[in-house]
Amino acid sequence: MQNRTDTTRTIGEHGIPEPTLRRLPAYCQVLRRLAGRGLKQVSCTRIGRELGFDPTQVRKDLALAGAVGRPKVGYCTEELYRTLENFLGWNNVEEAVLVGVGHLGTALLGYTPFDRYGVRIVAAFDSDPEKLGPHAHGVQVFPQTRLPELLRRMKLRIGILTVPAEAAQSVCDLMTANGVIAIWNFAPIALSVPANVIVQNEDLFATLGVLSSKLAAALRTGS
Amino acid sequence: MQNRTDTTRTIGEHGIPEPTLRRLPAYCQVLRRLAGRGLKQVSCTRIGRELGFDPTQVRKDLALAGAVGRPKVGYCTEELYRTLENFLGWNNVEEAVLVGVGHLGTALLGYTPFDRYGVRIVAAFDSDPEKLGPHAHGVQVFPQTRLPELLRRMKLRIGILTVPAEAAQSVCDLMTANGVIAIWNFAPIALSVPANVIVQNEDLFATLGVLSSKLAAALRTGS
DNA sequence: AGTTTCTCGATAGATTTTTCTCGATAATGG
DNA sequence: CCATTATCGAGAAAAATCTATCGAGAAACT
Repeated sequence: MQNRTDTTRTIGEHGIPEPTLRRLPAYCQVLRRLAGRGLKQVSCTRIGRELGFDPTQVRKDLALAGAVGRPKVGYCTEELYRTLENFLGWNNVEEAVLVGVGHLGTALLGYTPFDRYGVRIVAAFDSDPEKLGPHAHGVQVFPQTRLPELLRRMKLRIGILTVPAEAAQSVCDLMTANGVIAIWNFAPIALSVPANVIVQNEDLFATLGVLSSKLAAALRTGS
Repeated sequence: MQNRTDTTRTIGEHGIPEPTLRRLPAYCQVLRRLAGRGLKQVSCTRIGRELGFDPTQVRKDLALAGAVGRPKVGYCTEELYRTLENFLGWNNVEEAVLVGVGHLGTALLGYTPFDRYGVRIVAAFDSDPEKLGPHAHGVQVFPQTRLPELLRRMKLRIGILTVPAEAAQSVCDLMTANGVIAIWNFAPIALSVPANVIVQNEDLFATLGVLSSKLAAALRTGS
């Protein structure tokens, strides 16, 4: 419902609602924190209190991810964490490619702890010769012409798309033609992809929009 | 519904649904692009096609933001863009402070075009003395002890919170006690704030979670 | 001038998502 | 050993969100 593709059926559709999937990473982070504090058992109430979510909602989300708890006790913290991590596929890190070393791409390259979230960026590409060479964080930036070759050779399956919207579709096509089956798209545009490719759109400014519109409204009304 | 606070009523609640607010930034970006291509008039159908959204949904969103169109013609691209920009408060840039110059904070500091989105980071803070000094992108990193003083002096109203979850509430308290009324919170934890403060939580890994869980599911099922 | 086509705006319907309620279960404290 | 309390799990109710339909207006074409 979020991504329009040119296909009738979408891949990767385990019947789990998207809002639930979006919350799972937050649960993981909370669990890691609580486990670090030595908490052996944890309840939905507790998790909900940490994040400001309804306990029932937490319970349902966890159930959908395959977690089972015990009445009165809750869940074993460690076990629950591993269940979620496994469900998200974050237990074995996938190598990924990033295309578009602009402001956003650079920021992402600089964000090293991605491998805690199932992804490691192993190569970057840009069409601007100025950007080429080794990046600050040990990732090499290659010319975009070499994208197909290296995608094939390294057998990368995840692509991170941080190019301008105008270039997004063509880069996307290059990716899917060379083995990429999951695309994290930061460009504000709908991508057309083959039926077996998963696209997830990200808009970094979505929440900033919410914040600033509320602030603007508050400033208009109040002081 | 997203942020639990210790108050009964939340500030900044113009009755507009949150999903709509989250989409407005994307519309802005599309409009900027289309305007750049010289498109004078634009329809909901067109915008929807660009982003993969339902035209009716686009129309409803735009109407809520106060835009009015004309049958058969659509909207004047420039005017619509200004309407949205104004609604989001992105026409006059607010100065903001960032606390927590870790991986994420550094990445955000490096992302300069924030001022196109209504925000300019003018000062950063960290509790680690190692991090102090001028940052690569011209923003000074101050010791956290000076946060209250500088917040007051510079009259900053937006705070960006990129500290670990453990420290989030105390930094948040410092912010709100010194004039901050809007907080963009990247820590996976619910913040308690006074009634007149707006909190917006951001989870960067939410969509990555969706992507990787779908990928993991597809890999389990398919090849 | 009339017909066609495209689009907005509003309303109604369908779907999804969240929240509530209840019974069952297991630990704790008297 | 029984009462109490906290919790899960499941199903129902409520709320929010998305999608479809329809009429009216306005441009373009015949």
